Amino acid sequence: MEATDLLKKHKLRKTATRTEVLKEYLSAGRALSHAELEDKLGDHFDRVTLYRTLHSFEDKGLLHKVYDETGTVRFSLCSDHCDISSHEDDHVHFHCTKCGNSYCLDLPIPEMNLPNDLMINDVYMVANGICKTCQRA
Amino acid sequence: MEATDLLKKHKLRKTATRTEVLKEYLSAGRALSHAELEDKLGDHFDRVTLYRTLHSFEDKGLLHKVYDETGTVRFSLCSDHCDISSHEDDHVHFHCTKCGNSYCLDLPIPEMNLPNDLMINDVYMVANGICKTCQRA
DNA sequence: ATTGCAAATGCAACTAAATTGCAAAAATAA
DNA sequence: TTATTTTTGCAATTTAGTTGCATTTGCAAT
Repeated sequence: MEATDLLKKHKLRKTATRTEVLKEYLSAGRALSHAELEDKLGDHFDRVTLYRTLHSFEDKGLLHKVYDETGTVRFSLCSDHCDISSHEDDHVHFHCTKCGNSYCLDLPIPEMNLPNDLMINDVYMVANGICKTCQRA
Repeated sequence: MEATDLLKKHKLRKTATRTEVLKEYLSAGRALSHAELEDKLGDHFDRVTLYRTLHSFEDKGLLHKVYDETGTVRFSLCSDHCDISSHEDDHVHFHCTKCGNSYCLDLPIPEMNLPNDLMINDVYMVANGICKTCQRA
């Protein structure tokens, strides 16, 4: 789906920042942090606006968080059926410890039995290793 | 095991900071961040020293990282068989999204088939939910 | 016990990451 | 076209983490 349509679908006003940010995520193929977004977009947008854009995209179900051992929080496009009421990003992530990039894998999180005195909402899973590109280098 | 013995076992010099920090982890029963450690220990130790203590503890296999969607990096005691050459903290973690506390669960990470073009070193897993204490509150 | 040396600490300064409040500007609905 | 609400940009602030260096300390060798 295109940037404009995605914004409309999630009831977000169409602004220059949002459109551009969304385009970056649509073409990135990997998770992007606030800092990486700033790099890609140059000085055209305010730092704070970018933070707020990411947060509203997450709230509305366009992006989901992708995090790793470095403490860097990145975001990645959600699947079609995420919205403001629920995120369903139940796939495994991959984090390359060499280049730092993170990717969503098309792989469901395995079932498991968790203690039933804990109210579990979702499970996050990330495999750490070396990506194809870094293996060659 | 006691703090002093743990330091010796991992070939770390015994200092006041290290002993006290280790005691906190031994009694905490949960993962602690740098900031939480500062709170617990008061002004007796230097901020920078605490950062360096945490890093050397991780290097030597006394502590392992525990991270979550907030980007806060915490640490938790390793099992006995971790050392400088390998961490084997292959258990599931729990993160309470209300109080922010994180815990190690005594639950192995389920097996799964990962793409074989990726060189996987370890898998990290965290269940997000509401802890017992917060459920009551 | 004393000494020598490597390792650890404390401090100051710095870099980076993230948030807040507010006034101005822009997007949508009426 | 206007009114209303949302978003933006800016300045300031807070929080987190790092670096370099001089001083101190732990510990092993003597």
